[in-house]
Order: sequence, then C-alpha cells, then structure tokens
Amino acid sequence: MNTVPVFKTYLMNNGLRPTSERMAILSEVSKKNSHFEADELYLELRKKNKSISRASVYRTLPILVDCGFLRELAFDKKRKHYEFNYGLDHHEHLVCKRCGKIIEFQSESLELELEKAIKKHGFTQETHCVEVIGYCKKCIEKDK
Amino acid sequence: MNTVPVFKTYLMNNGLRPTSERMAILSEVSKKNSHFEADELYLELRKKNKSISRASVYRTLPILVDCGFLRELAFDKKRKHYEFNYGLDHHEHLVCKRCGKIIEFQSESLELELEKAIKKHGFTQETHCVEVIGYCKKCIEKDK
DNA sequence: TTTGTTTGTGAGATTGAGTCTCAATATCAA
DNA sequence: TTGATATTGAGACTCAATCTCACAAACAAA
Repeated sequence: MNTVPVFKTYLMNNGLRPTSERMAILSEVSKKNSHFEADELYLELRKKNKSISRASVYRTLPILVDCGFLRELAFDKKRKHYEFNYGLDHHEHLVCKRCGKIIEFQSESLELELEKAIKKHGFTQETHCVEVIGYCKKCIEKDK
Repeated sequence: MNTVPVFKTYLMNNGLRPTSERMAILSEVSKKNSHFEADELYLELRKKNKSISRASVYRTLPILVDCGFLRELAFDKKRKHYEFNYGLDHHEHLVCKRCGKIIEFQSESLELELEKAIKKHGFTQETHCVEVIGYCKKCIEKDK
C-alpha cells in the first residue's frame, strides 16, 4: 500500500514533519487488522525495540485519524479505540453486551440513506459511526 | 409522563430499591431537553438543595440507561454524555467539528435499513447510535 | 413493631487514560 | 553551516469516573 508517500504529503501540506516516530507508528498501525487502543500500541512498539514515548503515540494517533488512515470507534467510552481504515471497505459495528464480541457489517443502502439525511441538513460529512448495542445470536440462545 | 411507576417496576424486577436519591435523579433527568453530563447533573442537584453524592449520581445514570430512560451518546470520548430518551422520537446526531454544534435528525428509512442489516446477522438490538462528524452549513460558508 | 439481612449512600481516597511541560534534539530552508 | 521552527521523551499533572467502607435506609419474616 502507498501509505508512506500519502502520509508524507499530508504532513508536508500541514506544516508537520515526517519524523521517524510518526512513520514507525504508521507502519505499525497499518499492519493491524483489528481494533486497538493507544496504550496497547505503545507497548507493542516497546516490545519491538522501537521505543517511542507514550506522549508521541498519543500525539500521532489523532493525526492519523485526521488524514483518514485511522478511524476512531465509539464503543467503550472509557478508552479510545481505533482501527486501520485505508483502502478498506467501510463497515459498521454490532457490539454484544454479554460476550463483548464485535461483529462488522456492511450495508450499501444504509450508507445511501445516511448520505441523504446528511445532505438534507446541508451538512458536510467527514466520517460517521454507526454502532448497535445488543446481543449476538449465540448469547440469545444461551440465555434461553 | 408515567416515568415514576415504570422506573419503580424496573427496580423491583432487578432487586434494586426505589430510594429517594434514585427517584430525585429520575425526576431531574426527565426535565432535560438537551444533552448533559454526569457532573453537570450532580451540580444542578446540589444547587436545588437536593444534595446527592457524586457517587450516587454516577451509580444511577447507568441504571437509567439500562432501563431505557436515558441514552448514552458517543460524541466527545472524554466525558460521557446522556440525553433523556423516553417517549420521544428517536433521532441521530450531526456533530460539527468546527463550532461544536449538534444537529438532531430523523430518518425512517435509515432506521429501516439499519434494522434490516441487524436482522441479517441474527443480532438483537437494544439501542444504537449513529453519529456523523463533519462541518455544518454555516462553518462551510465561513471557511470560503 | 422488632430484628436480622441486604442494599444503598456519602465523603474522600484512588485510579488511570490522556495531556501538558520544558529542556534537549531533530528537521528544514536558505 | 546556521538560525528558525517543530518534535521528542520523561515524568508531572488532570480530571472524569470508580472504589472503599462505615453508616443509614429498606425490606422480609415473625
């Protein structure tokens, strides 16, 4: 994927510098294929002897969100969760209250309806999140 | 509105007691016609000489979410935000990144599409939140 | 009522994710 | 190079939220 040049261009255009720390974080993050938290990422980088300070990790993640590589998720209002979101199909989340499982789903028509509603209010979308809280199939069956 | 007996029944059914603190919080919360935070509510109760400890406020809000009187909102991952959500039309939010304005909107067809997608995965919905981050009409015009 | 058991409350201590500070360092443009 | 500016890291700090624990209130049974 061409993440590196895209990120560098974004940084330049915003008066930011393509430091080794930022590039290392981008690289680490782009290997992720699931949700993660800031501190988790910080510890992973440490383990791999790419010691980047906690402050830098926390400082870089919002930049990556802003330029579209990461998406900030809404479940768990205690900690921030992110997911890599570049060149991937957009999806939403079903979160099971009982087992904590997170199911991803896609719906073209849902996206279209959302787009319609947004336009109606003259709003310009940057991102959105749709999250459904409830119970997954398995947990419903277990509770019978 | 019949919030009081409904809440009492809910508490009974869950082995919880209808204390004066809980009922006072329900009463205060049901007068809200906009978003609020836990601490804000705590301070309001103090002002009205209904001094309920911060702990009790923080303990009661999740109960009220659980029984459907309140909805937990997702914007601002720093603090939890709530809104009263009983007997009102369901709506979603557009959040402006520039001025912070929150616009409420409704869409029947959006809800229907969401429902479809949920069913497809055998998931049982309890609540959901749809939040769009972007820029409102006014801010777009200002930035020109 | 009275008694015993359970549940809830309040004040303040504690937690912990996230932010801030500031001296030292890296980057960049000229 | 050099000067101007941006970034980093270590650890202090913030502050929403939770926990603790002694005391109080609610309830069920007698």
